[in-house]
Amino acid sequence: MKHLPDKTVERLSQYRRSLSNILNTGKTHIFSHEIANLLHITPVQVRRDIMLIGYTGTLRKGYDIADLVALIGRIIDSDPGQRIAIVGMGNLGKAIIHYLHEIRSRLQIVAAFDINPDKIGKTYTSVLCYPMEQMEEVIAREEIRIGIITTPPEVAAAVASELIHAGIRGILNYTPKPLNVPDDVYLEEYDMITSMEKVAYFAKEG
Amino acid sequence: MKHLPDKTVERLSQYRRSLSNILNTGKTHIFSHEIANLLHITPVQVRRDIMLIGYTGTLRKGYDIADLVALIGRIIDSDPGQRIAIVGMGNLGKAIIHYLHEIRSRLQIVAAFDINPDKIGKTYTSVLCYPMEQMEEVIAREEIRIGIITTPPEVAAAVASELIHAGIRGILNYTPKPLNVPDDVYLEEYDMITSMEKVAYFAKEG
DNA sequence: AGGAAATTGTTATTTTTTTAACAAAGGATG
DNA sequence: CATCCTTTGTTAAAAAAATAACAATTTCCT
Ligand SMILES: NC(=O)c1ccc[n+]([C@@H]2O[C@H](COP(=O)([O-])OP(=O)(O)OC[C@H]3O[C@@H](n4cnc5c(N)ncnc54)[C@H](O)[C@@H]3O)[C@@H](O)[C@H]2O)c1
Ligand SMILES: NC(=O)c1ccc[n+]([C@@H]2O[C@H](COP(=O)([O-])OP(=O)(O)OC[C@H]3O[C@@H](n4cnc5c(N)ncnc54)[C@H](O)[C@@H]3O)[C@@H](O)[C@H]2O)c1
Repeated sequence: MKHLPDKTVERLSQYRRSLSNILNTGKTHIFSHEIANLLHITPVQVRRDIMLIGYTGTLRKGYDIADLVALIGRIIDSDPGQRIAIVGMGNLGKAIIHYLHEIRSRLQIVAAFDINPDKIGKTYTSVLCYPMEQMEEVIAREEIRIGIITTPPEVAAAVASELIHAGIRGILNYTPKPLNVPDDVYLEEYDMITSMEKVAYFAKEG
Repeated sequence: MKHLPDKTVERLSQYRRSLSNILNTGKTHIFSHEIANLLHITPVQVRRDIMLIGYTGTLRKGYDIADLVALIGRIIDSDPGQRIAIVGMGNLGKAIIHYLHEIRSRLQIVAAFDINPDKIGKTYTSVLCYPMEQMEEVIAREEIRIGIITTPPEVAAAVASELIHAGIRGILNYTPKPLNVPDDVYLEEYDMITSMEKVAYFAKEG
């Protein structure tokens, strides 16, 4: 499969989550306009996204929910599910670990790292916190491919370098400091302040 | 000023934050390519964004940092700064309040709401937590225009209705449940799982 | 002074994303 | 059995965003 558009991947992730919930209700098929209603987008967009991943529903019956969920799973995460490390076990880091554990996704945080001796060796929602010195070894051993950064912004760039050096392939940066990474490492950044200021601006305008 | 593109508003927010930091160093002017380097984007994009807000730099000297920061401020937030309420004082809610306080932005969280009696009446990083019943009154009194939702997903829709009923103009939803709001309320949603799955997908592909 | 280099502001082009349009399939209805 | 309705898959058009191109101006250098 060629590479999917950015936005399509985002929506696929959302489709899967909504559809997974519906599966439990016993419903087996769903129409594009029903999916669209769940996410408040248009049916065309849904059909187009589904077309891009090569799935095809049945006319007048819609899409087989279980099949679609399974296919999106195979596309988004590799088969056993992705293994993740998180660096910086402060407020945000702990909240994220807790959240991910509770939501039971196929994404799994399998290691935490920090420099604070009070945190090292502790377990947070069943994830053990290691010292930074063991990063390379742990990431290799646990086959971790993705890193989340929730340290103070001043050290974000250094942490990113260490992660990359340890062999990570993708980084999710929650620090407000924009990072610079090599082309073969995928970087996603999110800053809450930007979101809030965006709301502030557009709420003002109408 | 006509309405700015979505993405431009996001970048303006980032420009302001980076430039504010630089102001403290005594530097007074900056070139488009310097700004671009800070955020790892292209100089053209910077110039274009700045053009859109009607600011103009001086040739061969670049942009006056203080002026630009002030102008972006006038554009993004109304003059005294925006007042925000947050609903749901769990892990994420507390982390956000703490973060916003520490970063000292012009955005100000001035009220928190929860249903848990243990949390009501408490103060989190100097923000008082009110019971849900007082929402309408507090939002009016404090002139709050923006609401952040960090409750469990099951109650997100109900909370959004209450916020809107109380007169809020913009909502930032951190719950994984997509919301439906009237046209005159601006809605921004963010789900960490989607970000992580996006990284998972693109880290795999290369 | 005159030419070269740097840097902005703006228009043009390309790429990406969304939205619309519509033919084809299949079932439902009478 | 013929017709009508619904829903998919796909192509076409439109809108939004990013990138490139480049003229105009200022400073710098000789
Ligand atoms: N709290 C939020 O809601 C929030 C929101 C958006 C962004 N952020 C950003 O996320 C980051 C973390 O926020 P927080 O509130 O959790 O901060 P925090 O201070 O509570 O946590 C930071 C953690 O990083 C650890 N750390 C410090 N230096 C380190 C290093 N060199 N290597 C490894 N670990 C190190 C600290 O020991 C601490 O545990 C900050 O950059 C903040 O700006 C936070
Ligand atoms: N923790 C994270 O990092 C994280 C990340 C992404 C999304 N989320 C989402 O953010 C939300 C909050 O996460 P959390 O970890 O802070 O959960 P949490 O359970 O710690 O906090 C939820 C809070 O909401 C309050 N609440 C419950 N019902 C309410 C109601 N009807 N009105 C007002 N308040 C109510 C609870 O008393 C509690 O204080 C969840 O929807 C979660 O899925 C969390």
